[in-house]
Amino acid sequence: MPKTKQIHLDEQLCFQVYTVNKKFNHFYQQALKPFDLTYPQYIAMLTLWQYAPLSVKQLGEYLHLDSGTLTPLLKRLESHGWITRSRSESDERTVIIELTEDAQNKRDDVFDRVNNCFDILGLTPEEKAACSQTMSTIETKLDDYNESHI
Amino acid sequence: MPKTKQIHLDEQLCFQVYTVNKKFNHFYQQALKPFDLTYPQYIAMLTLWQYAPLSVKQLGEYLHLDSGTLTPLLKRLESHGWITRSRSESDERTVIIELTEDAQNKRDDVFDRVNNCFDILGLTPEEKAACSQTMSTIETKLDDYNESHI
DNA sequence: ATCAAATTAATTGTCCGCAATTAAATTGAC
DNA sequence: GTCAATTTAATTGCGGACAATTAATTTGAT
Repeated sequence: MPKTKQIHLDEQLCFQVYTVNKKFNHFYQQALKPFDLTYPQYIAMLTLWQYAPLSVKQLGEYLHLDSGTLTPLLKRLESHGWITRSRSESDERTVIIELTEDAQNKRDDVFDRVNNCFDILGLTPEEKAACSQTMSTIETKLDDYNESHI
Repeated sequence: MPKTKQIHLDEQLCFQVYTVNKKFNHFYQQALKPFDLTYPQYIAMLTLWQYAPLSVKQLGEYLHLDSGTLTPLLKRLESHGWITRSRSESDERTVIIELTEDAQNKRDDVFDRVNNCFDILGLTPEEKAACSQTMSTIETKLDDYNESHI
């Protein structure tokens, strides 16, 4: 009875993605330190800068996050003066997230800071495109698989 | 004064990696459900199957995790009968992690289960290689950047 | 108009990830 | 041998991520 061949961690896609994700996190945490934003808070703000006002549900659809994650995160953003939270008048169930004037004003500063940092990384457009391509292939396959195994 | 161009979340590498990481997590969580292992517990076990016995520090170097993460995770693995934790006799500071006989015996079952699930994903060897390549490029650049900005 | 089904956030509980601190043991310069 | 510096885990505190549950509201079939 032959032993199943060892799975080597450092050859696993999942582990590379897991590792790169943590390092991206650290990278953005540094870049965003002047604004006192975490990475998840930053991607929430990115979405809001583009689409606000949004309900919690709509924001969650963009970010693939549920209210269990977003509610406390948004309360933190509110307490730091980035957003406001209010119940919709037409549907009391939904909470509307809007940007404060302060957040509007800080938009360009945040964008410049992040873009500058990212440029320093020195990824070529080809490398960026290649990564984007493979990531979306994998995302699709994971979606397909996860859906077929509900 | 022209506004800085909007950063679109869905075009950001970091967000793709962040999203794929979460989906991988979900994928493995499902695959590993029969063994009651989380993904981080699984990668710890992978490393231990390959290299045990290991100190917490050594394990952390393989996984890029510190004792703040590993100590509670290892206590959970211990309480579920996967590993034992004991102080080294030669150096009382270090904790040695060893596999239980039960964990040794389950190795092949876990490997088979994970390999089968992963095969169902249907990534071609080319896709796997491409992803691996881009991930390691990005990892290197992030390392370089993060090191130069200590 | 009524009420069951659905939708939407919030809450709870568990696990991860990491920075910062603490505690204990070891090492090495003297 | 002594003691400061180093090393190693553990602890604490905070912020995610998510499953499961709860509470409130709305919708829609009747």
